[in-house]
Amino acid sequence: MELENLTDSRIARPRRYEDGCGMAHALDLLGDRWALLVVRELMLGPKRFSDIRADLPGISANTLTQRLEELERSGVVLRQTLPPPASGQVYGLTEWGYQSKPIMGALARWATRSPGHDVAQNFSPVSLLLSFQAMGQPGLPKDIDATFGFRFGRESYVSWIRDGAIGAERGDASGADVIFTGTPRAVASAVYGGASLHALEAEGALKVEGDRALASRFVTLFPLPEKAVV
Amino acid sequence: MELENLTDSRIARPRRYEDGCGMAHALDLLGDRWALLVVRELMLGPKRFSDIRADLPGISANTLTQRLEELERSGVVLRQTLPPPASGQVYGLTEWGYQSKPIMGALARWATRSPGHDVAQNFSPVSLLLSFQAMGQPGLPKDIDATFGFRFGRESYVSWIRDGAIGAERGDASGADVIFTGTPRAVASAVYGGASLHALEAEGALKVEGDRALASRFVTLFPLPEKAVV
DNA sequence: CGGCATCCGGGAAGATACTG
DNA sequence: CAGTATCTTCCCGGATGCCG
Repeated sequence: MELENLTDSRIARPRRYEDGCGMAHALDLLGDRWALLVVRELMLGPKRFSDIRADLPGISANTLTQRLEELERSGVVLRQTLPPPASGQVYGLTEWGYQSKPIMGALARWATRSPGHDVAQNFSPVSLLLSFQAMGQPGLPKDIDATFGFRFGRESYVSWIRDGAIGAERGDASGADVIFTGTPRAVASAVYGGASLHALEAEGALKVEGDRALASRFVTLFPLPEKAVV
Repeated sequence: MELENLTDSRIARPRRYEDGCGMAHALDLLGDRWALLVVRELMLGPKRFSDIRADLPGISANTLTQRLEELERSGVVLRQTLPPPASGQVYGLTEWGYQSKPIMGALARWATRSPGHDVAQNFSPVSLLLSFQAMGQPGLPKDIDATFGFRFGRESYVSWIRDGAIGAERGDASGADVIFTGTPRAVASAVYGGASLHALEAEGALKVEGDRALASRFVTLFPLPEKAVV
């Protein structure tokens, strides 16, 4: 009796859309609630279950477990067991999963043109760094060659701009030409909301170290695309 | 009492993800079940309610109504009332909605690399034509300059290849250099499944008119990307 | 034909609590 | 820390019926 209700992880979930189109298959892979945001959180390197959960406010442990299982089964996510002493598990993207990055960037860029998009929301650390890469398309000034560090609570990230392109990864912020310390939201309010760095520092929302002129220029590098006229 | 449960269409649906990231907003716009496929169906020109529904087997009238409402409210879809004698309404994409096309193409291309993707499924007429545009990226042979007509039941489409690029729209197939008549699935089995045109014609699944050599070449132009190794 | 309103059943998501 | 168990709620799909 109970066996009929058994959901066996070895049995692939049935297709949701009977459709050979690649877009429909993309929805089978990433169309579940939260799935795309889980992938986003792994885009700058593997993370632990709790860290993903912490950066995705609103997701339940239950749902995150399920999404990670499905993404692993479909070959987008890879579960890795860390060697001691840092024992535990982390989830990362497969090579193929990682290749969705520019597409997601383009999608994000498209969506910011929505009249309903409000940039004064929360950003996760990863989503902020990714947004720089998305909004830095198609080109940044070629005369910049510098590194930028970000310290958000326990997580820290480094981004570099060179030859008109921008990269980013999780890592040590020390030694960067500019270091921002605060919340992703505070940085976003400077970059996207036009808030002044001085004001943010005055109210204690942000700390800026290093080359201040470079910092002031950094926040102007990522103009949002124009809103769509509807 | 009942008023508390009233869902007023004038009140915007609350954000589902409290997240300023563009990708999260994209999910607010297109993340609902079927939403992306509805947009896909409009990508080659406006369609009527029933025609959308007919090409999305499995969607309920109820859900389609709701998706169209939401997409219209968010500025992706535009509802137009046709003048007599063709009275009735059609749904089309806004300029901004239409601009998601290359992104969706890239997403579809990415998804076909999935080990779980099976091309031997149903295609809607629109999804087939769009798949040609997606798989024809980044380039087609520059020595082709021709038009291709497709007749799928009542709907017919025209596609043209020139200067290494491919375009498509709903329209009259007459006068094209090659005309395919049959089901989208039959054409897909030739283009993506390696089925021979002769065999398909022999079993009555497809009719090919016009330049047969060109038709034979056409079906080789859209190789699927390699499967991802996982 | 082109929808919209309503009720029903199933399943996925959320909240909370609990376990190794 | 990394999940599981349970309960509740909400969304989706199917069917039906109404209306212009």
